[in-house]
Amino acid sequence: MDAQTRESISMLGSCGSCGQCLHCEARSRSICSVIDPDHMARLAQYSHRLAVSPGKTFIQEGEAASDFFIVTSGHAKLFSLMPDGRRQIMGFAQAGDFLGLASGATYAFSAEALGSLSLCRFSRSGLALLRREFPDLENRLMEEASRELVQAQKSMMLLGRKTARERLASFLLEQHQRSPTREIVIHLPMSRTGIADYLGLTIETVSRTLNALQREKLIAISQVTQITLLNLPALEVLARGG
Amino acid sequence: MDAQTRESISMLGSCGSCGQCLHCEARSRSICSVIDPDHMARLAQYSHRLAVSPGKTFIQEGEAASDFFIVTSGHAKLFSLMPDGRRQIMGFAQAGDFLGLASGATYAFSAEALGSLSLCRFSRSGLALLRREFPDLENRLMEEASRELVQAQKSMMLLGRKTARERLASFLLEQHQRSPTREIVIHLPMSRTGIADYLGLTIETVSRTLNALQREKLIAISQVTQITLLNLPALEVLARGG
DNA sequence: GCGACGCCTTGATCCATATCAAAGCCATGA
DNA sequence: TCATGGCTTTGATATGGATCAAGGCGTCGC
Repeated sequence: MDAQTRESISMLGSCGSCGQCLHCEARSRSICSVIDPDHMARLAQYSHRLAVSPGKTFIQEGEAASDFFIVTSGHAKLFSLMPDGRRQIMGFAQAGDFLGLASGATYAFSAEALGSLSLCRFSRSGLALLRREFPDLENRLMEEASRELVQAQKSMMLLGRKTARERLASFLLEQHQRSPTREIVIHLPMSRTGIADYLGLTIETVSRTLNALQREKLIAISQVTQITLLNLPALEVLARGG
Repeated sequence: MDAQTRESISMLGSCGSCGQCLHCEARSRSICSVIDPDHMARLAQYSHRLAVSPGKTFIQEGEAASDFFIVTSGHAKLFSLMPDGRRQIMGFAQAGDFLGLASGATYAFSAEALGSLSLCRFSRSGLALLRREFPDLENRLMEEASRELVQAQKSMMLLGRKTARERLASFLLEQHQRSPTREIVIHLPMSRTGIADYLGLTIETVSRTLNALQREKLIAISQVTQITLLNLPALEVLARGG
């Protein structure tokens, strides 16, 4: 984004009176939920909406970590690359998720839009001011960090010790639990490559393993990105490893 | 620990005037470093020293997360177990490290002393009071959480995508970077089993790979727990994967 | 000093998953 | 409608690390 574009987005976003934050579709699920609706204008003053087109990288690992983001709609993948191109996806973000905690002076990961995505951006200094003004934010941010750490530890167990079948079962249940509706039919916003890079596997193993689970009647693959969980208890046993 | 023991430790630890915190050997490396030395008595009022004998588990995954800990001396391993006994070590804690962020209502990991260990314990409510009284703690805790998240993401890359050689090189460099002296001779507080469970490998692979690195003159194994890094640049290239 | 126990190393073999290769299967646009 | 290109699936083969199986080597107690 060039300076001029950034500025114009910034100015549009700064209109605190237009209800940007008050009518934000992700508010109830994000850290902003701790702020009283009366103070939404204040919040809007320090935050700026932006749209990200599909496939665009909006956080680059190693760059100065100047901003935090909240996903307002769509999905993003958070990942890191090795020099030879090996990729590990650390997580998928969806509406309400806070991005940027895993950073010191620079971002520790890259982030790319899966499909079209909209974000809310906070500068580091803006968030610092908001934290001072709304102390409840501190607690909410610590909760957010704790949740992410717990999730990261689960991923470490998955990547270090689980078999391919166990990884896929864990992944499907995680998608199921994160969906707002909790239906047994889950829609996957990522490709097989995304699943493989998240689970530390290859796309072939992901494909074969999903088909094996289907043959065993644990799931049904209605479309490539749509899977029905036919036997939740069995998947849970598999995911936790017995 | 029974209620009576807890109480007696508590009362001993509560003697704010005895200089417990002021003379704490881990203070400069821990979150307590943000608090002015004048206020050490206040800090000591909410914290309690305890000694843990070698091999003892002092945090149990799944139990109510009622306390936070700071390691004051010695080392601990933080890990999680699968029902069939597969173990993943999430990290090793040393003096100054803060334990307990990766928890919701219950601890997400178990922690066990490697050798003898001393800790400082804060109750959840005690820390909450201290956070209110010393707002700098908020920032320091967020930094701590960020550092842990960055480290967790590095572990995910290691476990998901690195080869055994790359994992060992990464591990040795991490131990090197965390040692206060930064000498090229590193002392490992954990056994081969500990290394294996941290790197998602078996003890046999750890042993073979370390010996291979020794044959290639990247390291020298002087004793089982003492390794000299002979070629740091080559190890760094290996660790990052080319 | 000596036996025993607990790591650690080394060797042989196996196997889960990667890699290599070739079709399928859509969706898209001419 | 048909060609194109990008996923995804499926099959054949290879391999890094696991597993199985001995030994080795300190350390500790007696």
